[in-house]
Formats: sequence, structure tokens, C-alpha cells
Amino acid sequence: MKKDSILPPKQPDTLSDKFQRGDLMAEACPSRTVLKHMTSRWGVLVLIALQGPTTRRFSELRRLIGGVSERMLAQTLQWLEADGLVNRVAFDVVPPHVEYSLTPLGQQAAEKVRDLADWIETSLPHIAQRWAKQPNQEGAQEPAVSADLR
Amino acid sequence: MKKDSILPPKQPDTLSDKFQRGDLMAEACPSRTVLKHMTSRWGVLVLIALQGPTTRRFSELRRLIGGVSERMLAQTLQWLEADGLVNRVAFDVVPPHVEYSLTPLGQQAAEKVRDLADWIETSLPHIAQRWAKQPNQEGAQEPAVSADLR
DNA sequence: GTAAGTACGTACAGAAAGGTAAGTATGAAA
DNA sequence: TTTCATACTTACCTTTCTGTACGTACTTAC
Repeated sequence: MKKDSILPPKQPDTLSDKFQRGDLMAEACPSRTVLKHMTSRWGVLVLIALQGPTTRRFSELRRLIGGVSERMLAQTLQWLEADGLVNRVAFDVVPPHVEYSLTPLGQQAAEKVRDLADWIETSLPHIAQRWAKQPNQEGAQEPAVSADLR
Repeated sequence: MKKDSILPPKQPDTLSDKFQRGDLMAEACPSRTVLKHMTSRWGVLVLIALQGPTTRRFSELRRLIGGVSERMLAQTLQWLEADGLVNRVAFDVVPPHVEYSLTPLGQQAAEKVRDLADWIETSLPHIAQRWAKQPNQEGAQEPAVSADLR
């Protein structure tokens, strides 16, 4: 007999919860923003590319990450910097020189994201194999023939 | 035109490698599609919500995941199903009844994504604290109530 | 003297993601 | 009888995302 127990409609008390620990299932939780930045199209790849002992320069990252535009790389780096995951050090020299690296927090984040990426890369054969059997999907959804499940 | 030498050569980057193992840094690699589905706005939350021993029904998921629309939930589930991460079982009954669950592959995926989510949720205080100091930024949000945790 | 590299900022536009509302078939509750 | 719930689909529209192109200020290479 728990109709509403799946999700309480509202709780004024969850507010304090939000500050102690995020709740991604809650619509208004700020953790969703962090998730958005980290799992944005380029966020994952930037974090991974920044792993390692050396700092990276902007155009170096651009070459590492296949397909990023300058605009998107800059924006992604700014997001991650604002979230405290990325360090940016700019040298005031004539041809601009900027070095990016991960903060301690960013290194933790990068590890998680790396684990995910590694899993995808190694599991890809299984998944791709499945795609081969089942016809198209992905970004484009054509008016596919509706599977008559009923 | 490949200049991959910036990265520490962990593995030879041959053509056959791409079929045996994805390479997310490569623009054309199909693993990017999987990443897109899993890290889509709702993909992460769906995978997490499906963790556990029980199956979930559509509207149950909808209630669990704050803010999803029916349209987006349906689409996300279809993506993940097509990738072989989610099982869908439809019963041919009068009020529709469909049960969703994770495939073995999906359970692995959910673990990775869960690790990431857990990290975000526990790290949120650090990050939010940083937002408060830095002038308001893109994507960053003001605290709904100015309750300052000291 | 001209092109290229650096690390972006900005304006514009097309693509994609996402939301809203409505419809479907049917049984059960009010 | 009207309404509600289920599990979607579809059309339509808005918001967000992302790419292209260009500008910058200056140095080095050709």
C-alpha cells in the first residue's frame, strides 16, 4: 500500500540534504550540473586527456581529442575549471601559452570517467556485434517498422 | 594525418585494434555512440535506477528519475536496449505492462556509471562551495535558498 | 613578405536534444 | 459516467548544443 512511497512529492528537508550529499535523482539538485559538465560530449575526453603527470596546452588537447572544435574545447575547459576539476595557468607571453592540468578533485573525477571509458572501449566489440544484427538506431530514428510486440 | 605521438604510446594504434577495442579519442570510432547514449542526460540515471534485483516498470522509472519526460525516458530506454544494456519484456495485457531490467552487460555499465554518480554526489559539497566563491558562471547555479553551510 | 602557430572570443547558423500536449486501447476505481 | 492509470507514439515547438568562420597580437619560419 505504498502509492507515494516511490518518490515523495516534496520535502523541505531534502534541502539540507543537498548540501551534505547530492542526489542525482532529484530534479533540482545541483549535482545534475556537475554531471552535465563531466558527461558532456567533450568533458569525458578532456578529463581523460588531462590524466598523467604532464600539463597540457590548449592546442595539444585539441590534437589529442579527435574532432573537437576550438570553441567547444575552450568551453568545456571553462566548465571544468569552474567546477574545480581543472587548473589553468596562463603565461603572459607573446604567443599565448596556457597550461592545463587536473586538480586533485579533477584527478578523482578523471579516474571514474576513465573507468567508464575503458569499459566502453573494451566492450565495444560486444555492442557493435549486436548492432550488426539489429538494424539501425543511433541518433537518427527513421520511421522504422514498428515491432509488433502486442 | 595522424599525430598521436603526444600521447604515451600505450598500444599500437592499428586498424584492427579499432575493431577489437574502441578508441574514444578517435573521431570516427563507434564507441563515441555508446558513450553518447550512456552519458546522455537521462542515460546515466536510467542505468542507475535499473540497478538492483527487481525489474522496473516504465512509469515507475519515470517517478524515480526526477524530471524525465515520457518521451525522453522512452527514447533513452530504446537506445540502451539497442546497445544491449537493457532488457525489455512486454506483457500482452490490457493496461500495458512492461518490465525493464539490466542485461549482464548493462550491469557492468551501471556499475561504472554508479561509481561516477556516487563520486559526484559525495563531492558536490566541495564543488558547490567553490561555486559560491567564484562569481556566477555558465551552468553554475545559485543556491535555491541561501543557506550557507559553514 | 607571407604564412603559420598560439589561445582564445564572438557572431551566426544549423543540428540535436528536449519538453508539451494529445492520442491509443482497455479495465478498474470513483 | 467520468476519470485514472498504463506504455508508449507522434507532431510541434523551444532550448541548448555544436561547428564554421573570422578576428587578435605578436613571433618565428620560409
